[in-house]
Amino acid sequence: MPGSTNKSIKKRRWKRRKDARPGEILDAALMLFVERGFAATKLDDVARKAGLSKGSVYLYFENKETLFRAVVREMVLPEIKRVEQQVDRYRGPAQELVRKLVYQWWSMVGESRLSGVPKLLVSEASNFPELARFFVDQVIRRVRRVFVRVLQQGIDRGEFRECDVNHAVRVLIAPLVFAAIWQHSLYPFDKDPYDVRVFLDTHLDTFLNGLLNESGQKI
Amino acid sequence: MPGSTNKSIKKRRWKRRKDARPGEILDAALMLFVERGFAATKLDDVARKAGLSKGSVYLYFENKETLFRAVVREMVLPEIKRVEQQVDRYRGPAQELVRKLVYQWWSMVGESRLSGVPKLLVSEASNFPELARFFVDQVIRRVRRVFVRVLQQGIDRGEFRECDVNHAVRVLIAPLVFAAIWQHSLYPFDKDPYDVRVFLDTHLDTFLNGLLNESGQKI
Amino acid sequence: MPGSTNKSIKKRRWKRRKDARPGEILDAALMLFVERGFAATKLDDVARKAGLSKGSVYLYFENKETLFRAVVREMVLPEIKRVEQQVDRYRGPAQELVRKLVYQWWSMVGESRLSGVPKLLVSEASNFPELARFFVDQVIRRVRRVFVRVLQQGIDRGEFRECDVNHAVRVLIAPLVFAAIWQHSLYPFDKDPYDVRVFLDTHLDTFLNGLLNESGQKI
Amino acid sequence: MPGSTNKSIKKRRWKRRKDARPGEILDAALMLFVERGFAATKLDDVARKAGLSKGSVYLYFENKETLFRAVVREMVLPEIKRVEQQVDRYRGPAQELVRKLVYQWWSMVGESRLSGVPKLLVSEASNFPELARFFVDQVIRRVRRVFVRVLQQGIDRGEFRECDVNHAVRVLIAPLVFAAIWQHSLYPFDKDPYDVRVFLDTHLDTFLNGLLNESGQKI
DNA sequence: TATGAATGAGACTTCATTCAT
DNA sequence: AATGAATGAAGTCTCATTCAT
Repeated sequence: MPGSTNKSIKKRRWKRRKDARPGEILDAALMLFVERGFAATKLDDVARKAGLSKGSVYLYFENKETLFRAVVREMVLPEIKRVEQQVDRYRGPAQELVRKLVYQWWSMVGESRLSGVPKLLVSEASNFPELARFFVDQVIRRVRRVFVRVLQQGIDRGEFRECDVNHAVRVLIAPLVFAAIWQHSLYPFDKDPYDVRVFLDTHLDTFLNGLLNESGQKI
Repeated sequence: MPGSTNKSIKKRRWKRRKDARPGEILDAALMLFVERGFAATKLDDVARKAGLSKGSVYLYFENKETLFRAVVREMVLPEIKRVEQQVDRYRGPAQELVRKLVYQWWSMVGESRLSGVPKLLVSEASNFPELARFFVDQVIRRVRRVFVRVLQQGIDRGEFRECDVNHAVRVLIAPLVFAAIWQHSLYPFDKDPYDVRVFLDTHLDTFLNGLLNESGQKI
Repeated sequence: MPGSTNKSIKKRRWKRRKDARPGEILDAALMLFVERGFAATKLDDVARKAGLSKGSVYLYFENKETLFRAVVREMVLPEIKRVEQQVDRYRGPAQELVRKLVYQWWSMVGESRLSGVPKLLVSEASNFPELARFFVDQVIRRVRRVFVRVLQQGIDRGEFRECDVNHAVRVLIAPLVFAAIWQHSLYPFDKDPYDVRVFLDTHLDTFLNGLLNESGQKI
Repeated sequence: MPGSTNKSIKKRRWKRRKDARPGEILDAALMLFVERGFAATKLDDVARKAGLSKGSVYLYFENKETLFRAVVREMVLPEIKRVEQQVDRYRGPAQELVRKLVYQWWSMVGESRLSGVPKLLVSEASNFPELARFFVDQVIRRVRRVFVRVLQQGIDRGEFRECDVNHAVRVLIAPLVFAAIWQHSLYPFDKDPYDVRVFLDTHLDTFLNGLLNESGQKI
């Protein structure tokens, strides 16, 4: 029977790294929750992926739901704050600024482990309403506010034409979020050529170009 | 024990045609799968929502997975064909055509019960890879092809400027899919004002405007 | 491997006796809870003893605690009412009445499956405070009241001497309850000769004799 | 994570003598076992109550069962011997002696921490048969023997009337044991007035009075 | 066909026990 | 001697699936 003789090979059972654990568990949990969803993720798998045993997860998190909420809250909040700080420093022409914000958002979110969070929350929104609310309020709407400010500046300066800023910002952001969701869901099954950078560039080109004032010069 | 004597009071059950059943089950299943995801949806709830008993579902579908696949395939395919047929008939300026296609797509998909499917597939992609493949191939890529044709026409006619059509079409479509996903996930938790129509209009305005040739006249 | 070939011998899996089930489960549960206590009783054992499978218990009882409470409440209440009714009919000399009540109580409780309940409640009192309260109020104190009435009659008639009736009734009842507890706990381990009837007789003899008025004639 | 920095604030731990530990553990265990039963008592709670950590319990006791047996054996035996010694010294009229024995038993058992043991053994008898046997043999039957001797003396002297001494002694003891069990189980839930002393007095009064010879003078 | 009682595999969770520190 | 992080066996509970009626 396989697995009967590896007793001696087994790595030490006790690692005693209490402070490192929670983070490792959160990481493992995030990956699996994103990939499979809450219900389809077994705590056993999370544990194994985090390098410990089933029962140990309960030393750090009360139960599966608590772990799930922690994954969302504790992974997201610190990052979103980091992003906001960066953003506040920027100055310059609105077009330029939008481009930079988008690129930066992508490099901080789209290419980090956080990229899975949008998919996760979209999937579990109705199963975890209070998390959905948290995410919309603390992430989506905050990101919107940042971009709204920039768009409004552009309009005020005469760079952009008048428009419904609230919906324009949604149009601006939608492809960002979509790209993150896509990455973690259907991208692997898509045979058409795709490059996120080109996608974002194309989006920025058309969006910014389309928003320019009549007399506005292209960038 | 409860439920022993209220049999006669129960709303009459036998008015339905037998062959209508699978459709009703698919409808009920679609709604619940979209709302809760595959794993979190109980077959019992599907049955109750469809107006029959748990065991009866097995008269029509081999098991839960089969039902899930049927939901996706049998709800999606007929509709996608309908959309394609409509689309092939259109003729006229590319700008006009794009607008009409988008509006039509939204009225046929975004406002129908199909609108939940994108969210469903995004959520379950990695749990049902072959369904994901099916959806990407049979829906996403076909929709893309339709729009690619139109965009290319616009470029050939000199309406639109040269660009990477493959990515442009993704930029064009992304907000559509995003709107559908949003509707079924985080929309209920968003306190900012939002109107899909305005969203799509804004998207079309900026996108088309941004794609116009230097000399291109606005529409 | 044992147990691999008995598949064909297996009794029919579906018995469909929904209305008989709850009672059978309560019976099985009572026996095991009395014998082992709440925590040490496995639902699996209860199920097997009741002749069904683990999961089926949950068709009738929400969970283990609910089952436990049901065992106590639904087994005890009907019986205690039956006892009270019987008691109210008696008339005659107090001595006689006490004897008859004790004998009757024993034959209705001590020799029935209810005999285990006192042990059960003594054991689980602090784990199920509200059940303990229920039992004390609905059983113990009601039994006390019956006997208090009789003792008081005896005193009023001059049969018994004056005494603290409240404590006298406890002295009268204690050996009854004790006998029931004993039966289900240490009796099997006691090598000294013991006969409940003789025990009760001896108790009645000394107790009644000890309670007689100076001039009271023995019975 | 909680509990990482409050190490220094924790109440000083090292003031206790090493050899006092087992006794403290036994005390803590006794209290919890009596209150909750064996299965429902967590070793962690015992440890905390004894002022040490979970793992340390295993330095003194092989496992939970061993601890349980130790609680019963090592708490009970020394006490029971002490009682027996006291008893052997008494001389005088049987009535007097019975009274004194009962009072003494109560003050040595009923009012000590040992008072919980009868409840404990009644509850766990069938889960720990050999402990039950031990308790019956080493405690119950020894106590019986003491009282049997006294009752027999009383009969031989003509104080008491002839009777089945074996059952009489059970009648004499039952309320004692019952009082101890009651104290640790249903007493807290009983709203009727109750005083153990009065209870025991009433018992002694009726019992002794009931046992007197025809010509026997009351005490 | 339709039902829903019955089943049992499988997931979550607890806690006695171990052992590196 | 003491700790408490780590383990995993075992128990509770859920729910997809079966099948007698």
